[in-house]
Amino acid sequence: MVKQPNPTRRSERSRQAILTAARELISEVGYAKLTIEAIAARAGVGKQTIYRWWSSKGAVIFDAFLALSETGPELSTALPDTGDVETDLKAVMRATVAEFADPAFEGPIRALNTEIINDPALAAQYREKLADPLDEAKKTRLRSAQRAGQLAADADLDLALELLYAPLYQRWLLRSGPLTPQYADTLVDVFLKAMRPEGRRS
Amino acid sequence: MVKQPNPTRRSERSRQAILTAARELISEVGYAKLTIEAIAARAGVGKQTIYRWWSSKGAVIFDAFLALSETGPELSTALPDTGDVETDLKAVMRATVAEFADPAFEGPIRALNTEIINDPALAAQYREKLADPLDEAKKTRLRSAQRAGQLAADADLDLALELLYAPLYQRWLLRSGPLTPQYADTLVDVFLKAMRPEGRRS
Amino acid sequence: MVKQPNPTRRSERSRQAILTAARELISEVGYAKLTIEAIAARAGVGKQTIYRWWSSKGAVIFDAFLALSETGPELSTALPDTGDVETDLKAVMRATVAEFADPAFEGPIRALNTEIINDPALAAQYREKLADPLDEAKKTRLRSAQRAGQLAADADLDLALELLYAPLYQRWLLRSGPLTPQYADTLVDVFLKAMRPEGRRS
Amino acid sequence: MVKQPNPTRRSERSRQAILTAARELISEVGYAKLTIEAIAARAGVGKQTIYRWWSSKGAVIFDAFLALSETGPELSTALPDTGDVETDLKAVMRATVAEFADPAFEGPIRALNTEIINDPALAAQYREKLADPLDEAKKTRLRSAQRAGQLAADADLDLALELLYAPLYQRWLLRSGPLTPQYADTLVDVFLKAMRPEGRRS
DNA sequence: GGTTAACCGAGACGGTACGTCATGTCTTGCA
DNA sequence: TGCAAGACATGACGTACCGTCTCGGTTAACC
Repeated sequence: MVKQPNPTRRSERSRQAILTAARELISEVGYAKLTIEAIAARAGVGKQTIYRWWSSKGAVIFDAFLALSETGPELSTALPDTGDVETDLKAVMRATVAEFADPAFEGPIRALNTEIINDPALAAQYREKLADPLDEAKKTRLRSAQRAGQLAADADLDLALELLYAPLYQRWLLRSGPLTPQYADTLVDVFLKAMRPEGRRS
Repeated sequence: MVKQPNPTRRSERSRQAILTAARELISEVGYAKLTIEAIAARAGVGKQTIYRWWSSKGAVIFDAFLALSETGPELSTALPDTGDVETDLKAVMRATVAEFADPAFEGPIRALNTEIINDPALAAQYREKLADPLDEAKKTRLRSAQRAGQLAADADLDLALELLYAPLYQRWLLRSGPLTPQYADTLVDVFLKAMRPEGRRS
Repeated sequence: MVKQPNPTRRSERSRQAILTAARELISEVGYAKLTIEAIAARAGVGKQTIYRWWSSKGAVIFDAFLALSETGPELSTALPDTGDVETDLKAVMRATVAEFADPAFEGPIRALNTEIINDPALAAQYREKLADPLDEAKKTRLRSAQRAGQLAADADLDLALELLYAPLYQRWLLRSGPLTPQYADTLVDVFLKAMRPEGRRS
Repeated sequence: MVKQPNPTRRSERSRQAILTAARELISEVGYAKLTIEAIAARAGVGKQTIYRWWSSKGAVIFDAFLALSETGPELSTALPDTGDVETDLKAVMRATVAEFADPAFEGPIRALNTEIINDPALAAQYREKLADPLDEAKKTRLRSAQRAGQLAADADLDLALELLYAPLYQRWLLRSGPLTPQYADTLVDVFLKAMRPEGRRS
């Protein structure tokens, strides 16, 4: 039987120090050179404390990212709904473009993706804790658009989100093209053309 | 001045052995556990021979992948052109889905992506040597469709490819959903709806 | 500031295993082919554990030799004193000749000398920890002989020891001649002739 | 059958360059860090040219030292013979002390000794080519002293040389004491006392 | 005087060992 | 008992040299 640590004894101070140190180091030295030892040293923590509470480096990175998101407004806040889906989506997509350009985010997100690509378990956790809640907020806005007759009523919303976000995400991840506000707008235009109700013109 | 090895003296036998060993090991043990030492041992080669000709582990993986592609028919062969773009694209997308499901490809592609995400230089090389030629073949087929009036004449073909492939690629990379032939068909349907000429119905 | 390991945490088990392995390997493969890796492997120890506590291969060899001497009786035991310095010195010199002929000693002593020749710091340590205590024991016997009127009262005892031992040592080190009990006796004879009190005949 | 190189084709220019480079490098970086590659690079010579003509690093060092001695006057010149052996020996011993203090000699001699200690074959070659001729010259002077009645007629001259030189050599090799002209004189005094004819006083 | 075999500088090769770094486990002593 | 500290066995890193092996280019002896 594997010995499990007792979570009630867990030091919150150490936990925060570790996650903060992890974030800082990812930004400073990049994912490839990120080490458990450096995190422990920076956090003023014993290595064992990291190994006790996280199962892998990916898990630490994941939690570091999760903690970042929890403090932010994203997870809780719904998308804007002015009644015009085009306006709202363009605003959201432009915001996403801006976020990807933020150097403070770049390191951690790339690190997280690197881990997710090679770790199915982490990928599942990522979907459940991070991606799905965010996606649900977006789907809520799209359902509103469906009710308003701005989107096909029978549209597959998972596919819709992929259509909208995957090109943007891919450009950023593989650096295969520039991320500009215009590009965000164009994606929304194409998306709406693909998803508009039949018999309707933009 | 950095000393450069003389390429004319390079052992082709060693080069092939290294690339083959790299491919085999990625499939067998995965990217995370791939080591230069193991590649050298498997290839029956000194470590220095790897370090002499490749600047990083990513560069080896890239070349291993490149060599694989060069032997295959992909780079040289154009896409099918039956006259019906929908038929042709669905065939191509289904083939892509099948390729992603091939366990022999899975390891190397994930490894390559892992390196590319964190190495801009490698990403550029990847675009130039691998992605761009493949994209050009696809664009050729799309231009044919434009001439046939099946696609908007003013469509941005880079965007078109992203629209078509990015959702598929993202699902595979992040394991965010199942990759089925039906999904391939659906992507083509949505793509054609978004890209069809104005005033036209599918 | 250089980080210093904490000696109180040192594993005595590892220390002994390393020194023993070093001695064994010197005897088996000789000094020239002695490697840190082989010592670590033989001792069942990580290389870092060697590098943590010893600054050079020579330092390990020195300690291995020192540990050997500490367990033996040599350092603590005084020379025999029968009252006749000739008898006593011949016994000691013959014992030294026998010791040099012991194949178990040959390897380590040659290795130690090799390091000492090229490393002044090690040479100083050697004098302080090994040579000086042994020399002192010998000088004690010579002082006794001086009191007994068998040796010149004003003889330089450092020089005396050199006169007695250096020829023997040199023959062994450079293999410039045979080491026999007769040779030992002859050296004592010559030594006593050179060092006897003035006005006295042997 | 092992292929033997043809000595008539040997490049004298390369041979000299190698020996010179070896000497320089020993003085500059010391014996421990002396490498064949560095010698070849310094000499502007292919590594194979060294391996073709010398069987080991020790052999190169030996030849480098030998070449040095051949250019000097030592091997050919006999010792001075003023008729007074004490005067002559003190002059020779003082010269030896001075030589050992010459930094240009220090490196190569230590290197040579290091190799000789661990390589019996090289030791034999050293005796034959270098030590024996030098010793013979010294013995010639001692024989002259015997004829003059300044030394015991039945003295063992090999032992005599050891008595005279081994203490000096040992002090230098192991750095066990200072090498001064006074020390040289003292050694000669003691030597003469040990070796003088019976019934005689200095 | 043309041929040809050997040496030459150069340096790639398969290896071994280096000394360093990070891993994940374990132990010690403090709070 | 959780923790900071850090020693430990393990093993990969990237580098330095080893001694062997081609590769062209002289170079010198022999036809």
